[in-house]
Amino acid sequence: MAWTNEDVARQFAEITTLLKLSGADPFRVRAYERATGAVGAATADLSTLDDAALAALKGVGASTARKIREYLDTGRIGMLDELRAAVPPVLIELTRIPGVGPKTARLIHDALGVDSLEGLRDAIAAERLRELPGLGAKTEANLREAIARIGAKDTGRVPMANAIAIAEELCERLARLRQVRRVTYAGSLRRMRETVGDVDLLVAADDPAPVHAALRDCDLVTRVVAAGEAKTSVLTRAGLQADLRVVDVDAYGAALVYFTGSKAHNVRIRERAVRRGLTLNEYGLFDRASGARVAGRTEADVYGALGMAYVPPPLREDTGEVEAAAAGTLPDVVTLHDVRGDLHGHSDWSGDGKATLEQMVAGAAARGHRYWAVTDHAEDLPLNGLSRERMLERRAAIAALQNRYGVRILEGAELNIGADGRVDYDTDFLASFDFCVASVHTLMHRPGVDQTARIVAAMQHPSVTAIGHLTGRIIGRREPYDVDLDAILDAALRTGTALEVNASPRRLDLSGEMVRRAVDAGVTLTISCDAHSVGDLASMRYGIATAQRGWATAADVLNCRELPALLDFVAAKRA
DNA sequence: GCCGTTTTCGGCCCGACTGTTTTCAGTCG
Repeated sequence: MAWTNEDVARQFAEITTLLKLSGADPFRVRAYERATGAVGAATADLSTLDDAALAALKGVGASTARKIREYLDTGRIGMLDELRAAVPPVLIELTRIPGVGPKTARLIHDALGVDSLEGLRDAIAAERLRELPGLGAKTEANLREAIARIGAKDTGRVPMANAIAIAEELCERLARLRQVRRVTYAGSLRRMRETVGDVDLLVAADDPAPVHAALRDCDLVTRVVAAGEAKTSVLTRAGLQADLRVVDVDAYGAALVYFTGSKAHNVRIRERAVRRGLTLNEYGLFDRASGARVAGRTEADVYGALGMAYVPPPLREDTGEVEAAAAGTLPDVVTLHDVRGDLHGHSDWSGDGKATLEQMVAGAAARGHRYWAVTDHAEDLPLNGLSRERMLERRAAIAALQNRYGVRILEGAELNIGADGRVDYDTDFLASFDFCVASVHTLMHRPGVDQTARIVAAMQHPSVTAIGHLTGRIIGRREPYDVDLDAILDAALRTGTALEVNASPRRLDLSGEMVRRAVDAGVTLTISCDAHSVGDLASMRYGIATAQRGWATAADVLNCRELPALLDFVAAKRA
């Protein structure tokens, strides 16, 4: 039922972690790291592949293929069991402390007999760490603070939506400095991962010192973690770490590539540089022989000089984009510019909408949309849903507004998928809507088999044109429900139903990984804001980035089509 | 452990910062 690839990837991630802790050859560790990524990124179900096909995956060789097979056959990997037995579990806990890596963790454990976080705290209090080679009083103090911070609040990854506000505020502050020529955020935030661990800021400036000083002194900053000539790390009020790099404007593009990552992507393109007699770092792309800078001012220059197509940031995850960009086969992924409308949004006709229909329509028009579907909640949703009578009243309100803003208002509804897959109203009434999206709003904890069955049943309905927020997840707060994506994709193709990429930064549902599988399967997508306020209409960029992470092109996206083609899609399903 | 527009063996990305050291190891990204 579950997607086994993630399961397998988890096993290899654990092997990688344990290998690191057991002091294995770093290159071997890297090989496992890469294999973990390859397994996680595979779009075909591993359990359907034979040994040769497994080993054909980039980063997977004979040895890894054997271990995958072993896991699929027996549910275990002997090597992992051995590693678990050999590596004390406390080492994993210790390396979660910033500043403690494998070597230090191993040293503390072996020399002092520390077997828990509390044990480390005691050892620090007894000033025993300073007895160890390479450690001193300063390290003790740093670790004491780091442990306190871990205990104080969760310092883990935060939803992208929370981080982007801080990042944009910090960028704005830095942009005000007269020395600053360019400023942006980079890192996983620029790649639009759904959660981020820190904020990476990049500045091009003639004189770096005042820029670093400005960040250190910024009132959003609570603590300076590291301060050098090229790099500053601080802790912000929100508890999120921010790293600043300042470079010369001629290195800005190379620094942006480096600082945007991902790490795995960077490793791949640096390897490519080496093979071409070049070396790539954050200061530029250099000829190894002459030392001359070949590129560096823009990202496009850097990729161009590496003989590759430009790779949009959301694709930089080492999931095949480097090879594709080199071969010229990277898809032309969808952009904000391709969007013609938005197919999921609410007004205050339904209880949870925060703006009037007219305000929402004006907002959609201001974004240049040709059409906007007002999909207020339907009658089966307690509190917020509209009865048939209210829907008819709303129909009149829509008609009155229809020609006022130059955007075609599509009369829509967000239907509720019932326990058995049935949706609101009756078939005839549903046929009178322009566009309906159907979503699960109740019974979210049902087993995957049932969840999948009810969604597939809803897809059979002729007026259900799209399925909204398929997994129901709220990033960092609510786990996705267990659905069989392969079965859903199959039903989507069979019934001519689209799957929504919900652009709300709290949802991003489908995820980028699921988008990629949907695109591979040939399923049509929608990218919609699920806006409940005028401001929410700006979320489209998050949905676009998520679709890009799944390698979707404009051709895959229903609301990148002009209105007649969109209406054809709706009609085709109803026929 | 993986991999090959010089290779089926011998390589494997690159640099900043800190704390401990007198030239570098560990950590991080």
